[in-house]
Parts: sequence; C-alpha cells; structure tokens
Amino acid sequence: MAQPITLRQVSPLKASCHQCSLSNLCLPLALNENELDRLEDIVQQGRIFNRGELVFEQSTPFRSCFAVRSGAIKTSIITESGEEQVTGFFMPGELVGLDSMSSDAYACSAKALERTSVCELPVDRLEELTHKIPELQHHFFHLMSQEIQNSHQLAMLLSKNTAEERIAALLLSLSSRFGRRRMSPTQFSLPMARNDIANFLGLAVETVSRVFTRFQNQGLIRARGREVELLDIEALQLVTRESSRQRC
Amino acid sequence: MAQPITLRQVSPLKASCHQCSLSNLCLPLALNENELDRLEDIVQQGRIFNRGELVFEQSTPFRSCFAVRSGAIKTSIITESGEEQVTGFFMPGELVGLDSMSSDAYACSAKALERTSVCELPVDRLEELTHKIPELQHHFFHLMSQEIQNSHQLAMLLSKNTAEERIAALLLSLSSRFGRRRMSPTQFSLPMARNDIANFLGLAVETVSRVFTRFQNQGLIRARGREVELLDIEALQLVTRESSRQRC
DNA sequence: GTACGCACTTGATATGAATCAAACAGGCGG
DNA sequence: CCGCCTGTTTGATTCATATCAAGTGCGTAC
Repeated sequence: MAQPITLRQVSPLKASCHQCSLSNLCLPLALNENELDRLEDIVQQGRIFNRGELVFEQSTPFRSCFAVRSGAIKTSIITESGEEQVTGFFMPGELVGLDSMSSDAYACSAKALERTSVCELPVDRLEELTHKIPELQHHFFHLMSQEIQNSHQLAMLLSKNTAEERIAALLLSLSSRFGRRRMSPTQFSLPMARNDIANFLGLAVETVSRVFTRFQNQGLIRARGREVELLDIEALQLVTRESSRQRC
Repeated sequence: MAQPITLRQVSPLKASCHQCSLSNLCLPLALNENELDRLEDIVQQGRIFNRGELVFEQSTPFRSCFAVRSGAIKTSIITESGEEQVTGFFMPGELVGLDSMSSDAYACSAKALERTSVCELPVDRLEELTHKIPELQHHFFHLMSQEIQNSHQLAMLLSKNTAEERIAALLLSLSSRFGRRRMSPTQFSLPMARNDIANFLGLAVETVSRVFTRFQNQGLIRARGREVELLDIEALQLVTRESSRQRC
C-alpha cells in the first residue's frame, strides 16, 4: 500500500511546520507566516527513535522539548527506591518535556514505545522566541496549564476510581487522541504493554488483564493482545462516570 | 501579644513587593529594581479572605492568579457527579491558579482555610509583563513546570503508596513549607480539616484519623485536633521511603 | 522445528482500606 | 448552662485489589 506522492510533499530536510498536519495540535493556530518561519528555524524536525530507545533520560541536562509526530512515547520517573513510575503517554501532536522546564535536568525519562518521529525544540532558543512572539508565549502557558490539569485529572482518577473506571478512562482517552489524528477512534493498537498501563494507573498487571477480559465478556471491547476494538463507547463512558453510583 | 511596629512597616495601600518577605518565594530573585516596580504596578496587594470564603470559583471567568501572603488556601474541583476533589493546599509564598491559564474559566475553586491575605495578579496584565521581562517569563515557566512535577509526585503517591506513607508525606511537606517561612517545622497547626486531608490523599476520613493515632502511639507525632507536633522527623521520612521495603 | 524468554492470562488467597455504625469532643447560639 | 451541629475518633465487617502461583501463547534465536 504505497503512499501516493502528492504535490504537498517536500524534502524532509526542509523545515515544514507550515505543512505539518499536526500544526494545529502542537502549535498555536494564531501564528502568522513570518512567525511560523521563525519557529521553523529553531525546530529540528524528523528525528527518529526506534522502539525502546530513550528520547531523553532523567537527570541528564535539560536541552529540549519534543513534539511527537508519529509513534508514541512514554515518560517515567525512577524513584529513589529504584522503582519505575510511568507518568504519561504521549501521542502525535503532543509535547513532551514541559515538566522539566523548572530545572536544568530532565525530571523524567522518555522512551519510544514504537518507531517514533519527533521534532526537537531546544529550550534556550524557544524561550527567546516565546519572548519575541506573545502568541507563542501564551500558547506555552496554555500547554503547561493544560498539563497541570491533566495531571490533576489523573490524580483524581487514581485516588477515587476503581480499576474498571481507570481503564475505561484510559481507553477513551486514547480513543479520542487517536481520533484527533486521522486514525480510527474505535480500533487501534495499544502502543504500550499491559505492564505500562498497570504502572501508569496504579494497578497490578493481573488486574489490568482481568478488567480487559471482563470488558470483553461484557461486550464493551474486543481485545487480542495489543489490538483493541471499542465496541460500545457509550457503555465505556458510563463506566467512567459510574463513580456517581454513590447515593442515588 | 501586639505586634511591635517596626521601621519596615509601610502603608498597606502602597505596593511593596520590595519589602515582602515572600519575594524570594513567589517572585524571581533576578528582577531588578525597575522591573520590580513594574510588577508592583499590576499587583493588587493585601486582599483579605475570611475562613471559608471563596477566592475564586470554578467555571467563573479566569481573571487572576493569587499569591498567598499569609493563611492557607485549598483548591478543589467539583466533578460532574457533584463530588468535591481537593487538588491542592497553598501556603504563604505559593501561587494559586496556574492550572487555569489554559482556559477562560477557572479550572477549580479556591477557598480560604483560615483568615488569608493574598496578592492578586491579573493575568492579562501579567502576560503583557512577562512578555516584556524575559526573567519573569522564565520564572513563570519555572513555576508552572514545578506545578506539573508536584502533581506527578502526587499521582505517584496516590497510586503506589499506603495510607501511612501518604500521610507521612503530607506532614513532611507541610513541615518543610512552614519551615521556609519563619515558622516552626516541627510544631504547627493544620490549616485543613481531616476531611480535606482524606479527600486530597484519596483516603476515607476514618483512615486518616486512624493513621494519626497510630503515628501518635508509635511516638512519631503528637496530635490534638489540628495542633500537630512532629516528634521524629527521621522516622516519618523512613515511613515515606518504606515503599522500598519491596524485595530487600 | 524446537526451545527459550517474555508478555499476558487465569485462579486462589491475603490484606489494606472502605464502609457501616456509634460514640465522643468541642464550639456556638439560644 | 444546656443542647445541637460538626468534626473527629474508635470498632466491626466487607470488599476490591494486591499478591502468590501456575499456566498459556507468541515471537525470536538457535
């Protein structure tokens, strides 16, 4: 299934934020042509990482944020006790590394979950540019604030919700994030292992596995390994809101 | 116990970021005199809220961030199902509202836990100023990134740690935050109710209460109501790291 | 083709914390 | 001063999920 060559196609060496289909996700829409040019100047496009390769490593000097173009990245922290804690999954159009902007070293490690293409944004040049372009500064405040909210959301999920609710929420989140790209929101391949899901959601692997089969038996999903099909999105949404089964 | 009037005292109506003892906490040290003046121009100082009063309310138009001068603030979200979820506690020198910078409405509500004095920072003017002062922009990136890390830290605590570990971690966090101010890090009054602690840490009130008495019986703390004394900080630190009791 | 390792699934049991229930303390208004 | 309301503590029971223990399936190397 070879991709037909279109007129839009340009040399991969040439910076091309203009053409990037993700631009409205990872970049502000409000930039004008000139501003986009200046942004392109500092962005290093098209770096490729193979599955399992580190995009950056915790405690090494913080140099750049990375925008995911294709593939998927997981971020994780190694605690003092040596355990890994998965802090997030990043899909195309999403920006990795914002949590490190408060220090000189990366606050977490980022690993490619599959073959992954990224754009690198060196922070020193980025900060210069955000200073020059108010819209861009605003956009970064926006992105970081969003990340805080996401993390609060996650904390809520972890502190208040059952295993089923957490997993349903993750599946729906992935679904909508795949959907924002041209991909099917109901049928996709999980980029991460059950282990990563468990770690991220604060569950045991066995529990994740059990919930997957339970969902399957209830006809909510069809899952074979990492291949997942969401059969009944509304029912899944109901599961996540099931926290309201309280005192009604 | 009347506070003796000192020479440092100025009219409360006059902006005084220069004199504020918190300046190295909530503001960047790197600002020069002129820049501090410009910051003072936009800061509305000395607003007072009584216990229980809302500093701002979720879903109302986002206008300002607030720096806590004295007292304490809790932030919380009301979920669709109507439950409250406490997302954070803010002590003097800390900035509230950064999570709302991605939208036009406040992402959470902020309530004074005791009589609380704040400085108001209107965002529109703040964004203008950060645009003009690169140091200030850098500082805000720093603050927001810190907030993301805090939230990740909380998520980790909630997903991996036991009730005792969570509560020990909270006590130690409060201790160090009181310590940064001129206050005792070992003896203080909790600004929040057991209920808020429980909600914040994803526990039942009863569990919080039980852990407090357990800590007391073990000689780690002395607690009577909201009055708390940390008797053995090292032991408490050991509790939080107890997660490493894994396979040793 | 077979064997090894790894990711995943399934079952049995143990346990930490929630829930239910009730007593207790302190602050406030009458 | 008493009674009420709210916040806190304590005890008994239940339940969800971790843990322990096998087993299964699949991809890869030999």
